[in-house]
Amino acid sequence: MKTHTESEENYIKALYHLGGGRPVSNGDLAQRIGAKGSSVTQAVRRLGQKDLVNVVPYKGVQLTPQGIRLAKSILRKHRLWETFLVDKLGFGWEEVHPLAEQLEHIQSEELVDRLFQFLGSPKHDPHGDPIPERDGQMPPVLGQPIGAFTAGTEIRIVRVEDAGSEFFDQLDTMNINLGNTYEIRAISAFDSSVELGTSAGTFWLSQNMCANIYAVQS
Amino acid sequence: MKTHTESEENYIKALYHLGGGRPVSNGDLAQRIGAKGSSVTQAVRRLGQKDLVNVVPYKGVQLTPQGIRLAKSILRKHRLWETFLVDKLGFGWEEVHPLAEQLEHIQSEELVDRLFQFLGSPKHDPHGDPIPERDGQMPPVLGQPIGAFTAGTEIRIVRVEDAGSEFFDQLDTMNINLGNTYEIRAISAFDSSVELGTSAGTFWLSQNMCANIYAVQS
DNA sequence: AATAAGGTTTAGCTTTGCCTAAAATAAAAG
DNA sequence: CTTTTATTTTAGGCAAAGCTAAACCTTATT
Repeated sequence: MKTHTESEENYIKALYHLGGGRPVSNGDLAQRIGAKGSSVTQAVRRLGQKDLVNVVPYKGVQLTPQGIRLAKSILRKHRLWETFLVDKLGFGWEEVHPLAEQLEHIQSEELVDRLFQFLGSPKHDPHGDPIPERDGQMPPVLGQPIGAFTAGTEIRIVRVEDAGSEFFDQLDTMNINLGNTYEIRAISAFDSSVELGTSAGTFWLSQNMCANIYAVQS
Repeated sequence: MKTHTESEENYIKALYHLGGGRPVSNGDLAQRIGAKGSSVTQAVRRLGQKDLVNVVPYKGVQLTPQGIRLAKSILRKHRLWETFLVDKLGFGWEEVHPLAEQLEHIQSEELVDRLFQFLGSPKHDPHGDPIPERDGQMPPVLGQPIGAFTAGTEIRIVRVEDAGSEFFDQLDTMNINLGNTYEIRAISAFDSSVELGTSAGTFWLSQNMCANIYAVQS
């Protein structure tokens, strides 16, 4: 496997995030990367020459199987490093994303393998997201949005989406953590907000909060 | 503290390695970096504008106090990562240098501090080299070349210089490891080679080998 | 079907960082 | 004290990545 620049890897990552294997528009990609459309046009052309994407001008860009493989390997590194930062170094789950964004570009198969072992062969990262396996297989995506349960259910939170630091702050103040169990007290018929029973009391979670919190029955 | 490119950091590191605080010639720097002289001229000019070095055309380049501070912080990161790779991930000491070379560019004070703690606040890395403290202070440089001892002395190896993979291979085949004790059996008056007694037998170490192995009496 | 609007690409410029070849300077040798 | 040699710097290119502004497709609206 050849070596790629950080910029290239960032484009691949964004493409995977936005489309998986499906085509992505120039605009969406530009937005995600934080660059102008013209820069994106150039960038994807370079990626095309390396057979990581297929480009149809004015139509969209699409990862090739090779590109998908690369995307997964980057995602694997990202999530393993996040796990390291939280489990071993004691970072809060809300702080690790930008750090993992740097660490994911370190090139060494061997390092990834050893890190994986050192962390106890984890299947999911500290946010509950699946860590791609060495061969590209994906562990199951855990849970469903907590709004999907019925009142009275005991649930265990297994995944939260990265929806920015304010979201994480909110979780912290409500004492909501991965792995904990809570009771769904009620679900508003009006705005789909959820009343959650915790050890520290009960909270109403807005629809917006709920959409980013995933749980399983327990 | 501003943020610097990897290239810049590499120049700073090389400058520190070659001269510490003293001036370094364009040629030496070029050799160390692995670039042409003309590239170096440009690069150091950029560093000069950031007040990391003082440049006197045709004379040499010299780190400023700011530059030295930066160099030490990079060295600190490098050696902490090497310690991590060896102590926690089980890499061999000979494999870690190129990896640490990548990891040393990760930007985060917090990460460095936590890593330091996680590793047990080490003073020296797996090669026995001192790890600069947070404030720039340097732990002692350990040992003296084994040729400096007299025959009959019991010594403990405390440091080896990074003299390439063949050197490390040689150490491995002779079963020589950091922390072990050996006996100096004899020192040749002719070529300063050293006869070392180990559990696995005795070896003659060439002058070249000896110059890279440091020990203390024990 | 013609046109206006929105998104995409081209053209041309900037910076970093490296290169080669030529000019300039410093150091060493005669 | 001049000349040769070795080192260093300038000059001019190239590729990656970004930008702005202008030109160009698509699509949606009339």
